[in-house]
Amino acid sequence: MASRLDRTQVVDTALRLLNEVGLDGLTLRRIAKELNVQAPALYWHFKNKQELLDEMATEMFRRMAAEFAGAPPGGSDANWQDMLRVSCRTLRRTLLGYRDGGKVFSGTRMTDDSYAAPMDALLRALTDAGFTLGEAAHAWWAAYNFTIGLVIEEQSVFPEPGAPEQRTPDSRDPAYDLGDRERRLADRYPLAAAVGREFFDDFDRAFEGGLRIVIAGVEATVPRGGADETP
Amino acid sequence: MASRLDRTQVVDTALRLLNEVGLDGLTLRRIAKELNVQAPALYWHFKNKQELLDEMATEMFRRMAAEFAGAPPGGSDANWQDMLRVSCRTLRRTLLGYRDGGKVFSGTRMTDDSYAAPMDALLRALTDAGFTLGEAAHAWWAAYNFTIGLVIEEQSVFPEPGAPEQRTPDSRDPAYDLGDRERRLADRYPLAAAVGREFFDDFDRAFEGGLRIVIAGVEATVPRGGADETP
DNA sequence: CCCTGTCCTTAACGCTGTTAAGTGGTCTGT
DNA sequence: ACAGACCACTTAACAGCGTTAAGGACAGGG
Repeated sequence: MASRLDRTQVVDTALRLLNEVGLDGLTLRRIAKELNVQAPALYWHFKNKQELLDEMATEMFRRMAAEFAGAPPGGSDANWQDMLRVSCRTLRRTLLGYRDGGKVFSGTRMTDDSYAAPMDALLRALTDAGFTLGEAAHAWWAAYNFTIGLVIEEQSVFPEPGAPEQRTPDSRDPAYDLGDRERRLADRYPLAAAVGREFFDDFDRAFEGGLRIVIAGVEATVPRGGADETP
Repeated sequence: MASRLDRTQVVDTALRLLNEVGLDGLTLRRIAKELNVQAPALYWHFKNKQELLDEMATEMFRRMAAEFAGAPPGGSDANWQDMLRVSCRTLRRTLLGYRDGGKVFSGTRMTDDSYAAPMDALLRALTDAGFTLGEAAHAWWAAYNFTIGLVIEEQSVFPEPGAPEQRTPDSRDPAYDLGDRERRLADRYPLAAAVGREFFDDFDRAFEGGLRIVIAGVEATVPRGGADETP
């Protein structure tokens, strides 16, 4: 019977559905309906909902890794700076591609080791440049958590999935009324009032700015004679 | 009648209860029971559960701000590096003081402007050092999101609330079996295998390492003649 | 003394994740 | 060809969730 379910089919459907209904609307009954099946049928393939969510997060990462395979950031000319930059950019854009992608991703554990290969390549680039393994780990861990944290913030302002370029003015959550906030704070806290736009308006700029800071910070501790091409 | 509820009483109880039962266990019925009241009574004081969660996050921040008032990071001798460091450390330790504090905090909007005063002070320290307002905003935004992201990760490994020092070996979530992971990856991805400990063992070190990177990265863009005391 | 507004109770609704038990289809062994 | 086992699902149900509707106790003011 071709209509039999399997794990990957459920995960694919759940990921597609996530973009339509969001994490709160993603119920087992809704997923089952989409698969023309009753809700308890999912329990044959997954021990519980959390296991399905874990698998969804892992699949997100797997698709990201496939993107890497297409345009590898570990090409012959790649230095660790570019690899770090490309990794974080790809991570961000992948998570932004799914509604509530940041929350889904941050709360769950990977169910396989597909993350290990790209991570190993990145760490090798850093250790080859002269960093200790501990320094390399801290560098990636800092860049990674900054990226995840910012994406979670970004998706609570712009809940709709997709790249930042294709956002319209009304895709912003109306609860984030910047003008109101600014007027309220303007007289007593002029700086705090003014930065609202820096934080919640152009996430692309905020992300690139933060990424630049992190990479510059790693560079600041680079061992003598390690990396070439320091600008 | 002294037994009448008010908003702050509900928030206090909910925050105390959060540490016992966690975010998933924090139901309106459970909170109401703790207050010797029926669940719908809470709807007199809050429009819905999200509004209560928002207020809880805001109260966390308010208590943090009170801590700042006690030992102000904006003392006369304070440079922006110290202020950034102390702000992030306090933020982390405050959130770690509540079970699921990172998730509660990251998902919610502040309901008042108590965050504005410390933020304004921090931004002023940065602009006084010669940074533009945009640069200052990016610096804080990077440090902030790194901190939040790391805390969320940390609390999924160590769910129990409290400072890292008072953790016992069995306060780690047993699902994070580091030894297993390490053996699985050791032959094919030796670096990725080895860094598990850097990531999930000593979060204090990881946090301080990441914080050092961010601050060094901000320093790398400091305008000429700006900050003194560069180590 | 009644009336109005405040603050809470009781009852109920639709929904959730999850479990228990049963059922039809396919595959294997003889 | 038939029996039995196993797979993959259905139906039914449970406890608990956030939330709403309606009503009742109690206060303060005219």
